[in-house]
Amino acid sequence: MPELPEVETVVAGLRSRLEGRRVRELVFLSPHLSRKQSFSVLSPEVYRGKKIERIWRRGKMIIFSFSGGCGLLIHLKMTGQLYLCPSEQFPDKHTHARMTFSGLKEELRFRDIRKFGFLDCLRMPEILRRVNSELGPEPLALNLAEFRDLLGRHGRKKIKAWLLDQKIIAGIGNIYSDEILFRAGIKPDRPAGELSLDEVRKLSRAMKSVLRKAIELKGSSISDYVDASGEKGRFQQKHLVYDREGQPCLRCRKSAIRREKIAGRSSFFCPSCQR
DNA sequence: AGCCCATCCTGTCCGC
DNA sequence: TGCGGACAGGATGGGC
Repeated sequence: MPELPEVETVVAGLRSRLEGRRVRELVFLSPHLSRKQSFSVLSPEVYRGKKIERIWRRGKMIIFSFSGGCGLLIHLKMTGQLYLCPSEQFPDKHTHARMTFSGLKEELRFRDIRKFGFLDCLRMPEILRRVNSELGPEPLALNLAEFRDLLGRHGRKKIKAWLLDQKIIAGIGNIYSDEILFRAGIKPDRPAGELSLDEVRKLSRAMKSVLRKAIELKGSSISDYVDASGEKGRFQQKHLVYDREGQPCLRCRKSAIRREKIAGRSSFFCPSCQR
């Protein structure tokens, strides 16, 4: 669910409601969020009375910084949700953490059906170290020369796997990689380093326009994605290939959309329009 | 270096 | 209506 545009939408909603707020308390409802990936070192007690200074996004990661130097590092993975809801609403069994605030009747909930996501309590330097070592550059901040250079540096990788690799470029997931490659007219299994200059240009443009448009439409709601205030996105109405196996291509109106496993993920493409 | 696969979880959907 | 298997927006680690 949550790729760069969805995470951006969630963060924008949280920022406007929560920046400057003082924490009343942070409570974990599940003993473990994710056995493998959680690396919390701080006790939830540390956050009591601290002020939220800033909330932002890096790739698909969400970062909260608080007064006193502590922070939260959050990843929604496949089914994670981060949203504000009335405190009196009873949390269900998939709600793993809640944070309440002084002078606010709503509280922040972290909910994740599959428990792949994490919400780690860490000091800011540790968060920044992790984010910078684990993530490549932001796709919307790359110019053409940098983008081209980056393609060349991992040139043997299939372009689909390249786009999905967070260490190379941060924030693109399975839906947007397919939508980007379709609009660029490039087959997902092409080696990244073998694209012509014209294709590199098309790919760069498609990447930015798809991400920007998706942010503008507040993300894609495939099954149950909702933003910080429970609103659905509308970019799913603009999907041209994702989950359209067997249906006619919306560009050539002739070929059927194909589905193949590439980079370990279902990949949708038009065999005529993408070369 | 890069690919495929299994794995962490729970829920849903589809075919029999 | 039940049951088993495949699959799902992510990411990692092992083996080849």
